[in-house]
Amino acid sequence: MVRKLDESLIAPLPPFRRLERTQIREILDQATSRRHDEGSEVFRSGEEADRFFLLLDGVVRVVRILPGGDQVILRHIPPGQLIGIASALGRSTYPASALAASEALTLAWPTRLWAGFVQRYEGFATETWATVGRRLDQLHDDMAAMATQAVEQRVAACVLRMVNQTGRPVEGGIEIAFPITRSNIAEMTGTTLHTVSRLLSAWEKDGVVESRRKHIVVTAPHRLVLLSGASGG
Amino acid sequence: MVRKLDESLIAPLPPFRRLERTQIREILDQATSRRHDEGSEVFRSGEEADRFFLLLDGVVRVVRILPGGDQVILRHIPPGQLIGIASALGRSTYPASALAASEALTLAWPTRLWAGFVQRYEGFATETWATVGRRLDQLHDDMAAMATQAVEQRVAACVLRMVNQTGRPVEGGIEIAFPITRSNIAEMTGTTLHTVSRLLSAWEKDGVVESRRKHIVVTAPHRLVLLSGASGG
DNA sequence: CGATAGATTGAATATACTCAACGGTAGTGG
DNA sequence: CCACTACCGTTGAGTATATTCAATCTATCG
Repeated sequence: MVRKLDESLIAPLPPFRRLERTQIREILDQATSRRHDEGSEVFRSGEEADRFFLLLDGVVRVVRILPGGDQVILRHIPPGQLIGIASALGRSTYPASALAASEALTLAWPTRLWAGFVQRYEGFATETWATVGRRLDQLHDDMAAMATQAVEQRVAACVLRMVNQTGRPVEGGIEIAFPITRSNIAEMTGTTLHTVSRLLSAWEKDGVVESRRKHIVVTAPHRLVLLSGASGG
Repeated sequence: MVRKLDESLIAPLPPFRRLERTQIREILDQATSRRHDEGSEVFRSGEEADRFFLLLDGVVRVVRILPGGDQVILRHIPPGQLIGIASALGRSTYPASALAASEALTLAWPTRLWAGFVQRYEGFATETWATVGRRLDQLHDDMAAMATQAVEQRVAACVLRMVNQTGRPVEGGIEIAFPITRSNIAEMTGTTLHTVSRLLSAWEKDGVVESRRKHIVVTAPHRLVLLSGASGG
């Protein structure tokens, strides 16, 4: 099954960009591929981090469950990124759970191969740290937004980010490319599904978005940018 | 001036723990030391990240300033940690500003030495990534707290963390070891100085803390833990 | 001693949450 | 193919939490 994978699938991705064809073949030969149904777990928080993954297709939701029982969605990961790289950061267990937000396809490698990848493949490490850096940066932005922005601005920013990361053009606008509920957005932005529903309804009335069950199409991105920004026009 | 620095100062710190005395000497010889007055900048957001630092003494506040003008305090860094390691994560500028929260002492190295440190010194890289991992983890916790916890719980958790990281025993309790204002805490927890003031007043009335201008002593840590937890006793 | 930054507290207000009821859509099984 | 069910979504009414506005007080420093 892995043999069927074309090198060209992963060759252009950041971590492998600088590698030669033979190296990519080497890497692919050590991978196992896996399909994940929508809603299924890729890995679970607290489990032994015995693999790391490359998301080939679909979207993965990273979720943290709190002592209290509520869950928080930390981020959505678009195709082409490495996930579950806990071990690279000196952890032996996954710090969060990863769920397939849509049907997803991954490649997986045993964690013990990580050190070799970093040593052997020029640019693999560099690109990975760059990814971690962007993630940190993103998280800092999120923190700042949570600390200072009103709910409407946070929700607007959240929708915009998903559109930017995974948006696909459809007639009349850009659609978020995976199923997403009001409740999901609430768990990302620290609010309730009621408030999200009210906001989306209001925006729909204003012609900024259109939404059907589990789908959101942004019809006026620029206006959403305004809503997410400083002045709440 | 650098010559005066004793190797034993940095030898036990995580990034240098596994190094030999001669290697530590090598590293120290390339460092410049600097004293920072309370409130002064160690580095500024957006600047060319031409150095990285080791905080030897004091506490550094990492601050993000938003387009809107408000600032958010992302974290406090206790002595012994590396800061300004932006370049290690593939950035050419600092993503946030660092201010001395108390008088502070740092060692600084030019960024171009980073790659060499990582290559040459066994364990330096590993320990650094572990630190980054902990930082990420911490940030995820913070996000989750901001998303789900009420203000009182967030403020309680924030005070507790500062006590854990930098607390020093004094008569009657444990004191946060650097000057900290109500306003500072508000900028960390995403609330207002008024609310923080009210909370601290209430806690003081309940005998959980004692505070004077810019100083907070926690007299009943266990009760503060309860306040930060699930059930808001 | 005056000036400035930090802290406290009351009153009014607003934002977003909770509670509650209901409508709609998709999937399942007889 | 239809009924049933579970999940998603909407909307109204009431409320609570924390903010905003405002006034006052108190340390600390030069």
